[in-house]
Amino acid sequence: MKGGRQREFDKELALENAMYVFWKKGYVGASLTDLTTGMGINKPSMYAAFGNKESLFISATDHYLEKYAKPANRLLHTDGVPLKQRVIDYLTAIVANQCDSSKPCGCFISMSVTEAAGETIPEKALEAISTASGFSETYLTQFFQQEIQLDNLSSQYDANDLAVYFLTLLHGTAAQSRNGKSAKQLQSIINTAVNQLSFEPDAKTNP
Amino acid sequence: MKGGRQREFDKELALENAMYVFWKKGYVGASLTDLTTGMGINKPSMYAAFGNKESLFISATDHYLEKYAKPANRLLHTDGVPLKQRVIDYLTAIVANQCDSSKPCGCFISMSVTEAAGETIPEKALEAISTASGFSETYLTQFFQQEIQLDNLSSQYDANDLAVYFLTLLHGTAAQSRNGKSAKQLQSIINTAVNQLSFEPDAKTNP
DNA sequence: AATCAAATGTACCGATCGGTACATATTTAA
DNA sequence: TTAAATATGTACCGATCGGTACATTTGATT
Repeated sequence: MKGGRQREFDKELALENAMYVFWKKGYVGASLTDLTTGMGINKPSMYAAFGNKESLFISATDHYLEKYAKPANRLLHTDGVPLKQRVIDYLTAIVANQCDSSKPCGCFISMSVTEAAGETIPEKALEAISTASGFSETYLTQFFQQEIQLDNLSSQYDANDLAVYFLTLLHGTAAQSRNGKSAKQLQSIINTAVNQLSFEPDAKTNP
Repeated sequence: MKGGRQREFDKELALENAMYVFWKKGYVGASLTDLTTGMGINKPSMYAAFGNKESLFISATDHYLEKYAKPANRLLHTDGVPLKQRVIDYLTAIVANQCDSSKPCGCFISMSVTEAAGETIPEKALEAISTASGFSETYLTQFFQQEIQLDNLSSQYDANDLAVYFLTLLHGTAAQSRNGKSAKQLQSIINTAVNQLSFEPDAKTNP
């Protein structure tokens, strides 16, 4: 085991708290004082553990992806549940997360993407945002492709168009969550959007 | 006429340029150097003409509302055009504006609303954002109420729900615009969302 | 022409920004 | 027990933040 005084704080928990600060205030809006206060440590401890503000942000982005973005994907694959319902469950879970009052409103990634277009964020942090944003689109696109192949969805649909459509809706609910809209109100929007779409397979060509 | 040296810059144009800087970088991300450089003036001139950063932002918000938000509303009232097409025209014009390469991507108000939830913006600027954000929702809600009364839209719809639905979609396209999506891609999302909705009046009760 | 009001440019203010030097405290390895 | 290694807290760094004092320039009013 390596020598030296051992860390007095939980690194994972500190990262989680840093993520909350970035989530709420954005990259530029989150000062080191905000961050270290939220993390419950002081600056030298933060720099020793995470490098600097930019690399802390990158770690926080990864943490968000693993802890909040990826787990929702599971709901797309529940056995025995029709495609339409799985999509509703997926979107509903994400909106519930966007409105969870124990956490900042909205979506960390949506927030970061919006800020990233302003050229106020350093390069490697931009890359992390781009990767995180691309992940959901890639995943959803592949998911819909599979569903088309499984004949759960008409091949008239373009899988990527569908993915971008739902992600756009989720960017919208994220913004509306920060705008003060309730989970209930946003859920009904999700239902409206999904219910109007026809989630039917192609008509069988057998006579 | 009042005495003294006269202003060497166009105040309206300077405000417009300040608006672009806030639009691109957000309130926190836009430094006074960014702003005055974009406006083509120096700091004392800005302070003399607009007060301070906060009041400049409030003026920029008002300017955006008058120049970009309100004009789109006109498309909701084109004579002789069916409701559904008017809504498509309205949404299409806004998305085109969000993707106009001669201006910052996305929507000034959506951007500001997202930032406002982070407690990094002073109070009166928050009020301006809230007012601007509320304006579109109020306007759209009243518009759909009128259309229901004119029997262009089923009274099964709740006017405010419909307004929030479309504004959520527009918040989403604004975010996706900043995420690099093309106008073409976002237009097709708009079409998808609108075409699936039934814009029909109530069935006549006459036999 | 003289006077005064307003705009401009420079040069600066205190506060905060991200980041770090350094002394001290704590731990393991030798 | 001692030495090397790591963590912590204080106190600070230069740069930038929003904002302004002040001297100068300009132009309308008298």
